[in-house]
Amino acid sequence: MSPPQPSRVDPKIWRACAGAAVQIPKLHSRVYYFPQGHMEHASPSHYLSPLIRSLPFVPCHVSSLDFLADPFSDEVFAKFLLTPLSQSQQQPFQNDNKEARNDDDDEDRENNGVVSFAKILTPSDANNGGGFSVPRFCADSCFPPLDFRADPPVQLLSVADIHGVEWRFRHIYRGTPRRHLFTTGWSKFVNHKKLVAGDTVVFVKDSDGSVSVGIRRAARFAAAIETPPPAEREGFSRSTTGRVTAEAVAAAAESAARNAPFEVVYYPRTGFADFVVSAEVVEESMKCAWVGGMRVKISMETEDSSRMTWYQGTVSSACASENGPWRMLQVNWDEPEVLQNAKQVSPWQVELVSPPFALHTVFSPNKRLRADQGSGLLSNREQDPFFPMPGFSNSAMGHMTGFPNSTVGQMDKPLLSYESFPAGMQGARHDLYSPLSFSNFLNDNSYLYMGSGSFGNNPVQSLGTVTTELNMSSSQSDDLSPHSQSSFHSFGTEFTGTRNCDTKVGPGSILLFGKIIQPAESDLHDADCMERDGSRGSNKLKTVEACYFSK
Amino acid sequence: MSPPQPSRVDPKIWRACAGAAVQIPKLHSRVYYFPQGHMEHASPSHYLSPLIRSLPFVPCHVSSLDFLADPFSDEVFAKFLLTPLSQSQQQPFQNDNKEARNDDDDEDRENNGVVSFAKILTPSDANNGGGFSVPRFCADSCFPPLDFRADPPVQLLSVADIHGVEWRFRHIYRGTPRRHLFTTGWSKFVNHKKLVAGDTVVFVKDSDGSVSVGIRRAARFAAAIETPPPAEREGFSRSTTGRVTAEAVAAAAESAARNAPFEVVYYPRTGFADFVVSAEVVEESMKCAWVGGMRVKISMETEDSSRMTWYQGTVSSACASENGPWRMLQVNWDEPEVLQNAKQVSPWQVELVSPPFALHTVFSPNKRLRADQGSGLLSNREQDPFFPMPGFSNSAMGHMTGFPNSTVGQMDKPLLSYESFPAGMQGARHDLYSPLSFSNFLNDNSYLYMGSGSFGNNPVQSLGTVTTELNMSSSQSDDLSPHSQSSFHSFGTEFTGTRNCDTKVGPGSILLFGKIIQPAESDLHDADCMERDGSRGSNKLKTVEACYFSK
DNA sequence: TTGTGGGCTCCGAGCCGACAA
DNA sequence: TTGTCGGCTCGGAGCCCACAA
Repeated sequence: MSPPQPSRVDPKIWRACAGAAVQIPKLHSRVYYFPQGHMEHASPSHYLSPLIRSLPFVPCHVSSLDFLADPFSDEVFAKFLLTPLSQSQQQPFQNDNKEARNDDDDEDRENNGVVSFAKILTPSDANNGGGFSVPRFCADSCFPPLDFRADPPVQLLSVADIHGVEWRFRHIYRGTPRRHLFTTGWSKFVNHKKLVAGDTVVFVKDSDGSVSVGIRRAARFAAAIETPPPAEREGFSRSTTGRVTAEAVAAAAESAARNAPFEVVYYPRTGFADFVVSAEVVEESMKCAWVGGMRVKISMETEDSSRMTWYQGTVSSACASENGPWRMLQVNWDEPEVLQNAKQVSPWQVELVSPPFALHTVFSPNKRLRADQGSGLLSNREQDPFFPMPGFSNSAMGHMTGFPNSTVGQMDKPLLSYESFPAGMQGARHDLYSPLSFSNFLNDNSYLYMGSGSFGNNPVQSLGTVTTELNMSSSQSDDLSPHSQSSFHSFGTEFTGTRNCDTKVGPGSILLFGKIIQPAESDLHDADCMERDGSRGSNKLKTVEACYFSK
Repeated sequence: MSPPQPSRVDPKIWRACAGAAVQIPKLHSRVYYFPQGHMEHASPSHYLSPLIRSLPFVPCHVSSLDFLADPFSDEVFAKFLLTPLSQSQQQPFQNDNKEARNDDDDEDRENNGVVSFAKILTPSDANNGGGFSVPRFCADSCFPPLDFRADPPVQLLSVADIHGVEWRFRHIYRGTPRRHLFTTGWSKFVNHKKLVAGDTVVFVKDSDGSVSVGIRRAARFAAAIETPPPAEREGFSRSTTGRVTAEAVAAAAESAARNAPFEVVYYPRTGFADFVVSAEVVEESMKCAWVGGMRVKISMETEDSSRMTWYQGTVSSACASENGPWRMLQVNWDEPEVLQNAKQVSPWQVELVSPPFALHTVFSPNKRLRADQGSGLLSNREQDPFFPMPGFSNSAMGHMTGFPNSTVGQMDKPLLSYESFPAGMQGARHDLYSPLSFSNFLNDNSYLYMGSGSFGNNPVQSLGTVTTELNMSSSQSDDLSPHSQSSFHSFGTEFTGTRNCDTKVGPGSILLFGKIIQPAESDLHDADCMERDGSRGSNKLKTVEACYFSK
């Protein structure tokens, strides 16, 4: 039946199933491992042993990396073999960039031609004996075109799950008004995979036209369907914890403390931060002098996973206590209800929106850009009140530390309209990150002073803004769904990306979620063209890659 | 759901599920462990490592004994902890008898009041959506009586599986002609337990009237539905091997060689011989001078597990080569087609029918007694052509060894009508059983000479023939199924048992399958009586016990 | 565009007696 | 006595459109 061993998964498919928000460092790249972040995947109580407390971060080399899928739940996960790096092995900053650029080439090749679409199952989708409402865009972009001369148009789709097992779905276009549906075969799939409303299915079309389906389980049922491992896995755990045990984390930390290679398993989960992060990304973010009052934004997947949305907030505290940089930023989000799990974030998760004194700019939370607000599409750059003002962005970094009192007051305080800083910001010390200190790891110059002066030392091409290629699917095209009510469908990664802390922004700088991207004006109708070259597709990943290389 | 750990099972229920042919030595008793026999359960190729070859048998003490059930297949199995015995710990023969007699008391108490019935599932029984044809005798003996005034008589039976999980079956008595059926609930059971035609269900009524159901899986599908242990046991192995691994056998043998305690797991399987055998049983059988030409019989369960049948054959070779006593007898069975797996047997599996010169007696294979040939019931003793002739049986044992040439020729050869002995009988040596030799283990006297002289040394009461109590179920009784076509139903253990090698036959001497029993004439109609004392029942086990104590 | 509800169909699970071995 | 067959029923799986968000 289904394989008892985790399946090895094509990285293209894996990335589509994990979601675009997941950034997996490259094999043989340099990373930071955060034991605390690891523990968050294991223990909801976040209990930190003294050992883990003494290891706020561990510089490592990714010695092996497997993209795997759970044989029971179909969920994807990654297995890293991390080798702690001694100081002598730590590469200079520039080398990283070179590596990263190569990796980008790799990644582009990996994702070339892959189109994916994720849908959260509705109760109707998950009903026993029911069918599946295929979103029009999913059908148009991921499935072979129907013959709309037939009445009704219908085809038998063969779709491979993450293990390569084929499932057959009857894909029909019917009803009034017409819509795409899966009928025969769908219920069998739902039952066999034990899908419930709230779970997500991800359809992936590879460059050869073959279609795969992945699954992301909803985390809502936590400890409900718990089963004792390892035997008898008729059911599987829906818990967000449990796959990663506190013991495994302790073992990893213990090895890390001995500078011995260790294995970590990472299950992508919305709401959980990556705990193995590209060294460049971390170091980049740590060059910034994080202080309270800064306006930051964080990118999140939209509910349907097809786009990214920015949410904004204000840093209330940049106090790291003894935890190192992990979740050192406390942020009051403008919409706290949608960011329950992100009250404390790590610097590399967010981007600075504007220097503190830019808070004077008129800001209405209601005007926060959402990609699904189509009106913002054509002129995001002009409409974005947080678009960087070049002179400010550099001067904001001319300060020494992210720690309060001694530095915050001098320039920022007078400019801030906030009356008070949280008490937690008081009393942080400069020797916080021992024994493994970021200031040891980076050269002091780049760590402490990243003003405009550092820009000239950076050999990497400056690329302040990257233009996103926007693909529009035309409903008038015969090979797509006819009778579309709206002529345009926007998709891809749409947001305003700015990098205020550092002017060094280039192809190698995958920051946050790798999207330092700004949509430009575009209304091309190139469905025919896409059809010809076989990519057709316009999924988010492809869009991102095309962006880098069309530049 | 179902427990992932093996369930501990009531020994009464366990024995009923394992079948009466299975003899499990008692806790704290002395046994022989046969690594070769163990290996037969693991590897069909019967490959024997040099270590195992060097250990033809290991005298052990049963230090712990668990009666367990597989959580997935419901099959019962036993787990022994065996402690190898040094020579100084080996008990004299007489003590064993005393222990054995006590054990018999225990066993009788354990099985008191337990009634069981086994049925091999027909295709109709195992059909999805179908019901279960309850044999009349099963309904009458194992289930609470129906109210036959109702039309139709019907009840809801609550039946516990081997793990204690309750299953509910609608038990109805209907159809023309009337018969007992399970309808509602049966199909669910079949599907959940993945029963197929050929599997056996065993219904067990305990003394308190509660009903249990056990399962014996057919072995026919061997390597078909193989699943890789230990994870993902939606299916389970129907292989006869696989539960016991060659590695486990090697580990046991390795411990045994070091005189260290070791664990063995035993799955009862028809066609596979027990490899942990009561020391007394083994030693008893080894006192005989086994030679080719001897007529032997072996007891087998009838297909429906409700009775035992004797099959006869002629020893063609008694050469043990270097394997010790394990399967040292090569037997040409009169009906080889029904005894495929028993061409080579161990001495304790068979009983001598007559001394070699008794072959002159007129013998027709067609007259072999079968318990289901009712005509043999009333006068087995007189009709049995192989009934022992006391004078002969003792004199047959006045010979020194079971090994050929030097001894065989003297008395036996002239009396045998067989022209030739297999070549394998040549060349066996007396020092065969080193380092652990039976002749070391037993005192030389009892081993080499077991003529009539040894009888007087035996303190145990002589009991040459034991009478079986025969229970007859009367169909006229109102509380049983009405309208029975035949007035009598015979059941219980019906055969002729003789012990020719040794006159010492007593309550403690459970030989072969523990049935040294001879049916006597009986036609009692005691259904009412049985009903009153609550035992009602007359299952095979109870019959055997009653036999011992009615004497 | 797509989620949900209700109606309808159809298949198979499940119960039955007839019949025969 | 009991295994199997075919008929029948009934419930639910599964497909459809209407309607509404």
